[in-house]
Amino acid sequence: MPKGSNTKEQIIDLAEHFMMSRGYNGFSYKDISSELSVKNAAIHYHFPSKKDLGVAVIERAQERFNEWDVKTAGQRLTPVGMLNQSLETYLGYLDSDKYVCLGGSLETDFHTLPEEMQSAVRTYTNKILTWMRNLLSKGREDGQFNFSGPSEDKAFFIIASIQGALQIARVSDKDLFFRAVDRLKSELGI
Amino acid sequence: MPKGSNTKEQIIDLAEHFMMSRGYNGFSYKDISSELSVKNAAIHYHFPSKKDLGVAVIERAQERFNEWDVKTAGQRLTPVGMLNQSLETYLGYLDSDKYVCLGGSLETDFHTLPEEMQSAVRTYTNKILTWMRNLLSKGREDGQFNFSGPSEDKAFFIIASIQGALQIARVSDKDLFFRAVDRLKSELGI
DNA sequence: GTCTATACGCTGATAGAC
DNA sequence: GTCTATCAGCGTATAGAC
Repeated sequence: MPKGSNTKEQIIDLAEHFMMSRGYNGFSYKDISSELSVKNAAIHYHFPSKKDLGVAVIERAQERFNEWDVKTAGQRLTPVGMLNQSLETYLGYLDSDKYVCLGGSLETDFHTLPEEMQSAVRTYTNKILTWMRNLLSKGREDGQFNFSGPSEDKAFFIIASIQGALQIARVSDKDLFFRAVDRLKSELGI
Repeated sequence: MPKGSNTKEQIIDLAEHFMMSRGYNGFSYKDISSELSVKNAAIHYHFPSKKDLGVAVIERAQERFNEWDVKTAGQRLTPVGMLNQSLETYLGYLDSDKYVCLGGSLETDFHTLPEEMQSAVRTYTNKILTWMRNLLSKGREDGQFNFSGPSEDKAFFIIASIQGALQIARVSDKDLFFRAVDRLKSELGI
């Protein structure tokens, strides 16, 4: 559970934490306010409705992803290095609180989400898929990755595997997740 | 949305429908009772607490899976035929109501579930993983499947892919899911 | 088995004082 | 910005009549 500096940021931190741990319908304003030792109404001051909070979480995750993208791009890593970096993120989810990825959580809750959140989830997921597609495409051109078919398809398949693996890891051996990541790499020829 | 004969069965049908569509925390007794044109209390007669209903859904899904297993085993299909049969089930989820698989839905909600449901989810998921592992193992012995490493690992990876793919399909092109299934097969050498 | 009636805590949300 | 106070509605759940 990370800690932002100001209250507003802390609220988003906690909301994100709960969404990756329990899902959007699995937490309330009270869960957040009690954790911050403030009252219900204080949260509503920053985010009038829960939908606003939900959208803020998704949009901040997207910004963070963009920043991460810029940062790693500046490190001039190889495609393999970039892939490993991205996989590290997911590996970290297993520690502390058995998070599932934000996209997976929200897609599962999708039919219960307000329209604005649905739209944000679509954009967010699309961004990640596109990033992975570009990485795979470049890596294959460079001769580092080996796979058949469109990069778009392989990207979808990889993200889907990780997403599902994180979820199943909650009810089975954690080590199976690590081995799934290894398999994912070996099926890319690395 | 399927229809059982008696009320109790219809309740389980609807609960399963809602769980695969909206998640365990995304529906209420009222959703079910109004759909059946009965009152709230009628549902409580059959399932005193929501937890009881949740467990019933999981256990029935497990029984259905067992029956399906026995039935297909009796058809003397090849491992490839068996795999295709199982994939058909997931392909069907995309129609009508964009279901995600029951396991994936419940694993995402996992940390909000009562202990008895958590236990049922573990057993259910394990059953499916074991089934797939045995199929892969046999298929490889028969020379029909081609993959490296333990069958257990590959089974986990395959189930995870499908599970994640069903979820992402909710916010992206449905056709990507079909192509993911094709890829899954081609990476098994079929 | 299903109904009416009811309990009651929690939920998201607002108004207005400080 | 945060508080107190308050709200209506919904959630799960129970008691007892039919």
